[in-house]
Amino acid sequence: MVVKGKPVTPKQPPWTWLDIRQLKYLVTLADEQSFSRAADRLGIMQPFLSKQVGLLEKKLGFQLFERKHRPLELTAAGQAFLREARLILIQAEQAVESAYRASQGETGRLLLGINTSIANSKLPDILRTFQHHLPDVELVLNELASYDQIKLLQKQQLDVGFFHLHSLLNSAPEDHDLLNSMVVVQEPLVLVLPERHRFTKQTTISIAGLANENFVLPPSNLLYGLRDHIDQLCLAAGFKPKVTQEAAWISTVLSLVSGGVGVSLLPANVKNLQRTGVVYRSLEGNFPTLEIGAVWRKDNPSVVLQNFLTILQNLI
Amino acid sequence: MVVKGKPVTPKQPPWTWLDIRQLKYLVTLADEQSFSRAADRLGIMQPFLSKQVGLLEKKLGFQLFERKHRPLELTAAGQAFLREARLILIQAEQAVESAYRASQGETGRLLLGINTSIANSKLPDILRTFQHHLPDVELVLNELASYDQIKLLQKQQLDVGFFHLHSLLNSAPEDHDLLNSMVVVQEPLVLVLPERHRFTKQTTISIAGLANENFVLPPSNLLYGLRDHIDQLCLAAGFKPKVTQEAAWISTVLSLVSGGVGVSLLPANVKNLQRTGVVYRSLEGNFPTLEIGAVWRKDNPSVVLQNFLTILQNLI
DNA sequence: TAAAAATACTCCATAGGTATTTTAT
DNA sequence: ATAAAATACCTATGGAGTATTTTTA
Repeated sequence: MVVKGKPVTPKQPPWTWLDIRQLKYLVTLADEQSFSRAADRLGIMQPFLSKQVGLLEKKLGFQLFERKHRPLELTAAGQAFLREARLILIQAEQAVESAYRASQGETGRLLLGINTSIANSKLPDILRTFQHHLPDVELVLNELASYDQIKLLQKQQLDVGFFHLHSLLNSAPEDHDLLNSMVVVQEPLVLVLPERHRFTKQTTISIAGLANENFVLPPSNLLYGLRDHIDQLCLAAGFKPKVTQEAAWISTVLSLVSGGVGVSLLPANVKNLQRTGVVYRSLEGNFPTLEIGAVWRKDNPSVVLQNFLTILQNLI
Repeated sequence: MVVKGKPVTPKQPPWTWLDIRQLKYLVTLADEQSFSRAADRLGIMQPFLSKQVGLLEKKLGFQLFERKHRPLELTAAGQAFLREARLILIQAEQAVESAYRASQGETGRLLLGINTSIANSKLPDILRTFQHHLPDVELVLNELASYDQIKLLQKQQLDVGFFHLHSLLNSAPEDHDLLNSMVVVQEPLVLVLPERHRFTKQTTISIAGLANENFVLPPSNLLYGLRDHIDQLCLAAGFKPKVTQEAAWISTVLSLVSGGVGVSLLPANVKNLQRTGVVYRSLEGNFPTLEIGAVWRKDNPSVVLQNFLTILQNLI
């Protein structure tokens, strides 16, 4: 009758005894078809190779080579085992290689939080440069408000946040021990005027001169703390801005200014939006600019992150 | 600058030091997220597990786990390595399993030589039974003349040949030491007569009685040595058959007999061919029949072959 | 008979254990 | 303070060598 069923030998799982070195011995031996030559190529002695292959066969419970036959020949079991052994050796190479690359931060993923400001300015450059240096790192972009980015950084669910650094000032003081930051783009504020406003005759206007103007501004919970920033600037100049109208979208703000409802203070990049009926003027003096920065946890051990920051630093 | 390029450590191939046991340790540790629990599950002591994982990390040249942190957490490199380690362990299981099955002759291939006689009689049964017992063995069928089958058996390019065993008698005597055989089907010869032949009145006819008949027979190089077999039978009965006509195809032979050219001796399976104008009669006595058998090399170590022969034996 | 594989025996590195100290919650 | 990981140290198995015998072409 044909024997069917499981091994007679109490089958311990192979990892208790299977030895990668022995697999290599087997493969080399199969390639060379000679114990002496194989031992030579492996840099070991022939008797030791004999013993090791013998031990492997003993542990397996069946012959891998047809003894009593030269040149050496594999049994059917040997052929099957050889195929698998080759795969294991390749897999072993790959395991080390791929882990090594991960340890060098050459592979893996990085979770980035972004906002529209950075997306429209430096981000394309950053991404291009990074992917050129580390093509196998996956960058996952997420457009998020500053507040959410800080939350996720705390929870270690974000590697780098890009937002107006001003938001950090409002966050809890313990965050300053936890987070590091790097300025990526600096953006001055510009004064936005209706085209027939009296200030349009001047090239620069001082903040203090705006004390009696009506303002059109975004509400404080939007645009990455811009509103808070403006409030602080005005306060430093000795007045509280009189806001006649709030508007959530930049384009709405511009429309209202164009219609003469008031003046506004916006990040310089709005100048890219050509809008009839509004005029842009710089502010006098060395006012603190809006700073968009990269923010990360000090204790984030990710090597990919380190690589990212290094590249970022070299870029700005 | 970002470090790119190959490892600093002189990168010996992993098989010189990578250890499957350590891979299992790593995987278990990652699963349990605790040295103590993992050591427990592995049936080893916790200090030893610590040491082994430490050694693995040392050999790799980078950390697999974030130390200074409980519960235990993998580094990016650790995660990459873990993925591959799992694959290696699975592969190891498969290697042993698949080689084991091959060693039991449950997988592999068997090269069979066949002829039309066996193909039309027992072969379907044999194949069905075999594939039921050993579904993962591939049977490769090749329709070949006896002569070619013997040649291929000698060259070890065929595992089992099916042909009229008579062919073996003509082959070199050293083959008898080399080959074993087993009768699979026995086929008597039948006398084929024109329907108005005088012998049709008898139910059996003796060979000797055919001494003066004209014969229509296949030429000696065809039909698996049938002609030689007949010659020998007649010689034993004291005469040499008078062949008036040779014909290579069975159907031609029958036509000629039907037309009264002569009588013929053919394997009994021709009775399946309903042919008007011919009558079949048995031969008297216990004449050696045509035997179709399985033939194989005595020294063929294939376990699949052993299984095949066992099944064959139980079938007939 | 000559070349190659298997066996015998030796040595020391390390697998795997126990006892203890250090570290992180 | 306590549980868990790391370190130190011990023993015995087996990895890797040399010398010799056995086997196959």
